[in-house]
Amino acid sequence: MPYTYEYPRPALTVDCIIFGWDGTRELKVLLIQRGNEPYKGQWAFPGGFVDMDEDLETAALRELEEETGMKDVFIEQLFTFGAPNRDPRGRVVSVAYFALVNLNEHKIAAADDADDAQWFAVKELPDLAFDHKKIMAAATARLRGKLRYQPIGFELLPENFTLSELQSLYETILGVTDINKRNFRTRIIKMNVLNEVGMQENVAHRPAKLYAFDKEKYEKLVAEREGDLLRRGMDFEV
Amino acid sequence: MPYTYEYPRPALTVDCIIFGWDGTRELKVLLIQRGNEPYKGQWAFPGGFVDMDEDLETAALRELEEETGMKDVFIEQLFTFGAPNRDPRGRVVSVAYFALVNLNEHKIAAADDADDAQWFAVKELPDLAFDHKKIMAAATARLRGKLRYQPIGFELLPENFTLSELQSLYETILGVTDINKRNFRTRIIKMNVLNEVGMQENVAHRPAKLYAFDKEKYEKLVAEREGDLLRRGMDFEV
DNA sequence: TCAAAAGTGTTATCATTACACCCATGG
DNA sequence: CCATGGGTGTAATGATAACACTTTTGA
Repeated sequence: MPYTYEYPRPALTVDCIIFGWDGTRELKVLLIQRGNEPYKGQWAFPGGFVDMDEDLETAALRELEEETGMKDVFIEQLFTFGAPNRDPRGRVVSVAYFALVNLNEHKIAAADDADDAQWFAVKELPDLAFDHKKIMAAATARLRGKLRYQPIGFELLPENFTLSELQSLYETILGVTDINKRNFRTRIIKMNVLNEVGMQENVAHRPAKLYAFDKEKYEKLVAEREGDLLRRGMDFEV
Repeated sequence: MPYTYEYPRPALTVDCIIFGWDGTRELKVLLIQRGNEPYKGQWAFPGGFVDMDEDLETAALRELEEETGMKDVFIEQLFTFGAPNRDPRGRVVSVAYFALVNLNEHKIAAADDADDAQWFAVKELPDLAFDHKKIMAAATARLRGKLRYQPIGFELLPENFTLSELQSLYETILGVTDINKRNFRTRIIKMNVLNEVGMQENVAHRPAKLYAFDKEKYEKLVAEREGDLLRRGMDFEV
């Protein structure tokens, strides 16, 4: 049953770039192995065609679940890719979505159009289908950008975490190894968005305090800072 | 000459949200009066359908010029709007673009599908077609967000400007009136991205120094600060 | 008692805030 | 000589950076 239009139309797809963290010093990203042409057998971001009556975000979540089994993810729109030749099947415009998850709390299982779904270390990605290498670059840039002014570490970490884990995450995403421990802790604690929630147990060294991110406190502070920004005028970096 | 596809496809459009500044204490935005149904006669952002062989950004610039005569604008992608019922003609997904211009250096002239093109004060917008009110909200949020960490004032101002003009612009965009003059100036000057380029003439008060934004200096500093950020670890706002 | 990692004290320096004051011009 | 903006001095406070040190655990 064909669909006919007066003017030609691009096809519309969504793609999901899901970053994951599992406590090792490695940032990962979720890929599926394509089960169909084009690029059959190659790795790509989960995604697919948008249905006519569904929201873009809904389409992204649906495709993500269909292809990887992953549910309950907060995604945000990243960018729309529409270069005329990005897909060999013809003009395909893709709206990319972006999420950060704790890998242990979001189990995956390949299904459907995908032969397989797997986490890959961001530093050791395989060749990607379509223009997904470019999409990956945009996602990485967004990740670092967000790190600058939003508390995204807490989305990647488990609910309770130590300051060393948090620092390790920051170091990994930023690609450095020598953030000053003293100052990192002072700054984080002074922000006043963490609650102490207990202690590590059964570790072969002094047990670390466990913290949890306090979203309410954070949002209250953001609201207050809004006022500060207004009073100051601006703050642009450098 | 109809076009036929195996599965239904949304139509794809672009919209341009162009903010302008003319030296008064008013931020403006560029609208066109629609010449065709739907919403004929109502005001909307310039925009239209994407051609099959053109880039999204190219489409946005083409529509902008066709409908308003405006050329040589730096646009950036804002967001893609795709709610199923945002357009009465059926499923239409729109990629919105965003720009800041100095109003006096970018003259407009209505043409084509538009009956008219005009600058409107952001504070006194007419009813907008489609979901353009929502798009406007997203654009305003982006504008304030950028103000936080990027020197966007200089895109809106003429090449040479006084610090009072700059402050007035910041106050307008942020919607406040009482940024401390002394501190605003100290901060701006310390950033070291402005060059003194002369003096006001023929004003009925002490003539102000004129400044120009030094993009090279700015980019050098951004690159350096990149390193700082890495050393510090993070910086998220509160 | 040792290794490993957690966690703290302190100081010099720099940025920010808040307030009050002086300056140069055209009319 | 005055109204109108333009422009500056400064002191108290708070944030940041740099470095070295102490503490607590399991093995």
